[in-house]
Amino acid sequence: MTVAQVDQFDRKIMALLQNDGRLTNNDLSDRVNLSPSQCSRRRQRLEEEGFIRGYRAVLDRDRLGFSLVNVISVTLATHNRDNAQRFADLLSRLPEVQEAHALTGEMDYILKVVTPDLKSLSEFVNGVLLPHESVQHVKTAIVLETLKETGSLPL
Amino acid sequence: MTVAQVDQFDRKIMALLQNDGRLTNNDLSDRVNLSPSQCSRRRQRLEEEGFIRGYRAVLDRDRLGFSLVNVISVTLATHNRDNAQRFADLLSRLPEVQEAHALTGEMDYILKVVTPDLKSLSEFVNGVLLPHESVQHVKTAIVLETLKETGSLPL
DNA sequence: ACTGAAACTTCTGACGT
DNA sequence: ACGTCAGAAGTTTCAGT
Repeated sequence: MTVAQVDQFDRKIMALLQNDGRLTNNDLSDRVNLSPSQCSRRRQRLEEEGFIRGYRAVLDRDRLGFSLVNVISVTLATHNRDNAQRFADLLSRLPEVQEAHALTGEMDYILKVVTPDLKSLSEFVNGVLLPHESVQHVKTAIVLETLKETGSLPL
Repeated sequence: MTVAQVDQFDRKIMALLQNDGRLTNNDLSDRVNLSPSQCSRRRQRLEEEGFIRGYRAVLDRDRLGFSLVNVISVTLATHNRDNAQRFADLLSRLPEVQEAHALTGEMDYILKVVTPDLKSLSEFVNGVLLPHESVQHVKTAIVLETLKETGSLPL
């Protein structure tokens, strides 16, 4: 029901599109040994069935003024469902939050947050996150260097 | 030299392409109030000058068999430049590592790793990461739920 | 299931404003 | 700097194998 419905051609197509989402069906056809029309049909199917969830342009953070990346650990005030929902609602309204994961272990959540500078980071943490009713405690770490950052799956 | 060379039209175009990297210049033209050829030219410029770094298809992790996401904290064995380089080289060869950031604070690095199941996670941690000469200690946390995951910048 | 050709859409460079 | 237009390129549907 999941992995069985994609064959080696589909995997190859997805692997290529992961690296360059603007490849044309002609491009795919060259590298996959299938006609352009077949690549088109397969791509459409993969999109419709949700294996390909969408296409995104990747922008340069630094050059667009978001030089600071931060990893923020969050502990919630109480651990009931309502409070978790309030926290989820808060996150969905905060565009500087790029990722938010609920974790096993000591910390409840880990966030990846981008800001232009330390001032706006401080405003975000002390002005938005900490004051929120759902949040008890946060711990902020600044990213010194990003060694790797890819959304690619190891197909 | 960084942010001054993009105007409001450029920002709008990038914001739209962040959400849908396959938008045609005609699509952009409708939403940006500029002719298609103008959108094409601006896009080319943004690509050439590196504001747009590329385009990626976003695949469905779960449906492709990578159901486990993990956040792994790593402490290096020694903190000299050579050892950091050995660690960086290791990471670049590991496709299951989607992100790797060097941090301020207690932990040296934080990794985001995707695996199909607990068995392959264990193989990765105990068979690849821990045995490596550059690594002293790792702490693995499993992602229970991902609330948000976007590469989009808050333009 | 796949290919190839035909109809349609999109892209892009030349030109005029 | 921008829009218009026309030739080139890419996409997709459909008939044929």
